[in-house]
Order: sequence, then structure tokens, then C-alpha cells
Amino acid sequence: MQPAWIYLKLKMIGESVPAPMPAVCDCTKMLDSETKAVELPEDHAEELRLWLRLLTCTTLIEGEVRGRLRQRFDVTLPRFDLMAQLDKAPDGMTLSDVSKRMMVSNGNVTGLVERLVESGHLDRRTSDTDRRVQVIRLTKLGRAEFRRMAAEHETWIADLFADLTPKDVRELMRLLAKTKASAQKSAGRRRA
Amino acid sequence: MQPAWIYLKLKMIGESVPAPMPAVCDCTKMLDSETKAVELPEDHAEELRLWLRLLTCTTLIEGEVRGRLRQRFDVTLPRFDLMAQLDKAPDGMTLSDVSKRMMVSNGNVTGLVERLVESGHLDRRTSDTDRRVQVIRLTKLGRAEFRRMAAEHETWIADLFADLTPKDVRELMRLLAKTKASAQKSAGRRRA
DNA sequence: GCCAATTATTTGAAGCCTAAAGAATTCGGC
DNA sequence: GCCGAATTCTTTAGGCTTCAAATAATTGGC
Repeated sequence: MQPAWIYLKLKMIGESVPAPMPAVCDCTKMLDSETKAVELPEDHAEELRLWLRLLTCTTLIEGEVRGRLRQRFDVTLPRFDLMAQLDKAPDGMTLSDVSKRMMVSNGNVTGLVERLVESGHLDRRTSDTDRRVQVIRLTKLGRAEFRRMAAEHETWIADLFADLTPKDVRELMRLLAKTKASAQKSAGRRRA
Repeated sequence: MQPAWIYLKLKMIGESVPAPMPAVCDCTKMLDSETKAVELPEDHAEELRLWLRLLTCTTLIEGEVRGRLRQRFDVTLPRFDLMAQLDKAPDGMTLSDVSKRMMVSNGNVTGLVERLVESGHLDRRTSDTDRRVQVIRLTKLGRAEFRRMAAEHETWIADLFADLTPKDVRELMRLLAKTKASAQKSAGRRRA
């Protein structure tokens, strides 16, 4: 079964090679009995390049933050991320909540929490009202350490984005919001 | 030692709480003998939000691509990435080259290559001119499989970015290029 | 109250990833 | 030629991550 977004091209046997397509193409699907369905070598190269650049930016910044967290505080990025989520939730969160927010698997959170409880940064207890649920919070130590790290972290981010003007930042925010919406829609289409 | 980008604020003992700062602030550093250096709760919140949104977009798309690669081709994203690098280099690449291009550690590449050689997708040989160097290439099988996957992969990306206009794409490319440059500069400052 | 479906979490296997240390090789000066 | 420095790659230890399957608790229908 062909996905809907694959464009088809009418191709007669013995037909000559088609001229290169323009970057943006609105060709419609065509089919008949003498037709061979051929996936166009249609130019989605721009989107591909965009994705690679997006990935490069993120990897670059993420690596930098990871390295600095390690150097300055001897903490990993996932641990920091988890603590950041909890810092915003004084009443604690369930593991599922954390998993959704961090966009990682449940099993991943289990291990992460385990290590942070072990080191005294997290407190974990079974919910009174639903014994399936584990509620986790930052301990006093955990909160103090996170606040200390977060303050410096914010300056790193500011520095990493230092060459962007406020207008650039606004514009990026807007376009990335649009990107996120588009990707979510596409992801939804797949699962549907 | 305070990093250069941390703004300082003059604070006299017993001074009243300052008014909240505007989002963009050009306050200069001030110091004297009666001064206590205080890190401003200066608003880098915009940059922080931008970073989180960038990360969200990437994670979202990456997860989607990972899942589809797995479902359709039973291949992991790192394997696909590595093959993509090699597809662009018919004469092969060294492990270091791959490592730099993929922005992952050397040791990581070693293992990745090992598994892909094992599965018959990669060919690996020691360089004639420098016996430290390992040159890897796609095998016939590897190239064929990659091309098959890449064609479909491109349609996924196109679909994920489908709601962006060509102008959006161009603008994002421009802003991300600027972001990348800014981050690289900042990373360089740290190592210097 | 009982049972099926759902939800929350854990476990296990495999793979990804990094930092740091180590081995082999080459290169640059002398 | 020789030695120290730099490079290329591998190894190791530990942690992160996913997926799939298993376990445990709750909920809703009857």
C-alpha cells in the first residue's frame, strides 16, 4: 500500500527521461492501465537539509551543555532534565508524567529515578490513592543542587544563543512552533 | 572565577528589593568596595524557551523517524545515519571522518561499524598508506538497502515538515545557520 | 462481587553513547 | 636513525535508551 504523499508519474514504456522537476511541484496523481507507477525523484531535498541542520544545531548545543554539566557539576544531562521537571512541580509528579514530559520511555525513567533516589536527590513514594502510582519529588538536597546548576545553565544557554537578536529569537520560536505542530500532525497521521 | 557573561549588580546592604528587570537588559557591570556581587535574575528565559522548543522539535522528529525506520526496515537510526554518510563517499571514509561528521565519539563509531560489518552492510579495510587508519565503505548490499530506505525516509521528512511553506523553510535554514554559528563560537570560547 | 480491559510501572535484552585510558603507528625535529 | 608528540583506533566502565514482555493495581460493566 502506497502512502498518500508519494507522487506518481505516468510512464509509458520506452518513454524518454523526463526533465528535472522544479523544487516545488504540484503534479497530481495519474494512473491508467498502461501506466507504471514510479516514485518521482521529487525534490524534498530542502526539507531534508532543514532536518539535518536542525539536528546539527541540537546535537551541537546538547553536547556542549552535557559537557559543561559534567565538568562543572559532575551530573549527566538526563539527570538534570529530570530534576528540572520536578523543580516545576513542588507537589511531585508520577513516573508517567515525567516520561511524557521528557519524551522518553517509561523504563528509562525507572532507571533514572532509581539512581537519583540512590544519590539522595529524589524522594519516591507510592501514591495513597492509587497504589500503582509512584510519586517523586526533589529532596531538599536535590532542589538546592538543581537551583545552583540551573542558574549557571541559563547563562550557558544565553551564551550559546548570544549572536541571535531578540527578533531572531522570536522568529525562531514562531517557526519552530509551526514545525512542532506539523510534525505532531504527521505523527498522528501515521498512528491513525 | 566568574564567567564574563554574568552581569553584576550593585547592591548596598539594606537596600530595598529592586524593580523587576525588563526582558532585554543592557545594564553594565559595576563594582566598588561597598558592593556585593549578585548574579542578576536576568531574563534569559526567552533563550531558554527557545532551546527547549528546539530540543522538543528535534526529539519529536527523531523519535518519529526512529520508529518508522524500525517498523519498516528493522534498522536503527544510528545505523541509517552511518550508512547515509558512507553513501555520499563512494571511496570510503576513515572512522575519524565518520566520527566528526556524525558528531559522536570514536568509540561509538567502532562499535557501530563492527555491527554493520557483521551484518554485511559495510566493508572495512586497513589503509595501505597508514596502518592506523581503517577505511570503511558500503557493500553492494549495504548500498542497495540504504538507497531503498533513503527514498522512503525522504518522504517521511517531507511529510513531517509538510505544513511549512517554502518561505518558512528558507527562513528556518537561515536562522538555524545563525544559531549554529553562534553555538560554535560559544563552544570555541569555552575550550579556549 | 467478579472478570475483562486498562493503566502504571518494572524488568530484561540489546544497542547506543561518552570519557578516559591504552595500543599501534606516523611524523617532525635533530 | 632516534625520540617525543601527535594521530587513529580500540577497549573499558558506566550510564542512557528503546522495545517488548511481564507484573501489579485499578476501573467499569454486569
